[in-house]
Amino acid sequence: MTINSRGVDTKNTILNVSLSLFTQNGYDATSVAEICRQAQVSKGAFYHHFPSKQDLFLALMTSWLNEVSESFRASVESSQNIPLAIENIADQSRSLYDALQDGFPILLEFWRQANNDPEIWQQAIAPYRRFLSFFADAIQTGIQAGDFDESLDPDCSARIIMAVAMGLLLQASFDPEYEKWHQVTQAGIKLVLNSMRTTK
Amino acid sequence: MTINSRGVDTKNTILNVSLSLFTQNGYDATSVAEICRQAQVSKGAFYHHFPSKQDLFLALMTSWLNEVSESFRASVESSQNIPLAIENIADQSRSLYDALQDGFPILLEFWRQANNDPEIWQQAIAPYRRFLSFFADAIQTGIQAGDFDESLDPDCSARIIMAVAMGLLLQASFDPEYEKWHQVTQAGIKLVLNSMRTTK
DNA sequence: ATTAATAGACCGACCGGTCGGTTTGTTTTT
DNA sequence: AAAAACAAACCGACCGGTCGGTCTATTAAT
Repeated sequence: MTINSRGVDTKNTILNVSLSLFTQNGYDATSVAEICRQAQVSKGAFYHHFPSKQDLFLALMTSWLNEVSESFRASVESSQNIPLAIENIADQSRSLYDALQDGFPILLEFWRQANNDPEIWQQAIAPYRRFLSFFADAIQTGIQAGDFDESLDPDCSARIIMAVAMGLLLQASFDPEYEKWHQVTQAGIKLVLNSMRTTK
Repeated sequence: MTINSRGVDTKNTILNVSLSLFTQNGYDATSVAEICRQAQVSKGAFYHHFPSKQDLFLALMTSWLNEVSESFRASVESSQNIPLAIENIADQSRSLYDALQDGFPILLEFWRQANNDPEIWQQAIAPYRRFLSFFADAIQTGIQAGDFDESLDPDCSARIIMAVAMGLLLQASFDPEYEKWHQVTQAGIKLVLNSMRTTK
């Protein structure tokens, strides 16, 4: 174990533990002391790797955002057409629901913090808008390919699709015992896509 | 000041101030001391009217839940058919969006706390399920009236409709500068209802 | 090969301050 | 006078963050 990997290990442990704790108890209710305890690391080590608690949170958020972004892009590239790609993305929600047993999905904790902390908001609004235009662009492509009705507003539709996904995730976080969230998500997306399809 | 002697006024002031503060900064970040300061009331008065901070939160939540519940019921009774009633409810979202300038919608703060505090969860899950079966019953009625396709799953559809509303509210809380959230909500609900309608 | 020097990783006691909640006593209403 | 309503000082626990110093692995000098 070189000097470098020692530090990297500690940092990753802190990242993993804090992700789990933020998910379980939320940002405010998670103390740095508790993170250190579970990561079996001293407070000094913590502040050696992260300037502040908020900075750690930001690191988690941008990392998660990048993962999701990459996963979306991969879905579109591996699908034959846009409607299928969107269904594909909805299908990936299964992993989100599986991780839900641990508590409030971390996405929503990001969301909540972004509403209260201007600095976090600033780092979150840009990726959010990227997601929006990602879907809007996809829908635009779908329209040109004849898969969607040409009278469709891509931006508006993108927000609706994101709403279905997030709204169901929100409900699933609250009522995780219900087992069919994944099916409901697929049904919901199909319902929306159905109305978006060309009527001709 | 006759019927409502001092006590009731004080209690209402605390209720109003705390609602505003919870909305602006969230539950954890709002201290009892700050509530008392803005309500121009001492801590003694606070704890005279509420056993605990959590209890105050619970009072706000159940009150809000009852208001919404009543508003939904009124919408159904004043509408000619179920699809129109649902559009009507969606139309009421305007007031939610208007109140959004103040911060994170209190609904979502309720939601979040319910995920971390078992006692709050217990008090929130029952109303949530009432909302679900409210919509499910409404859809069932709509099916029997011939407004919706008979192959529709009422429970699943109810969750999807709630998802659209909540998902858009979530986005609107994050990006309040966008002005068309209300229109997008109407469009989204219509999109879903359109797919639910009888194809015959 | 041994030693000295260096730098990043890490420790844990400690700081000022805030938290939710309690206690004690005073004012107001009935 | 009794009870309800309120004020304000106070409590212990805990918060995020700091700081002086130690440990350990690598590099440079001998």
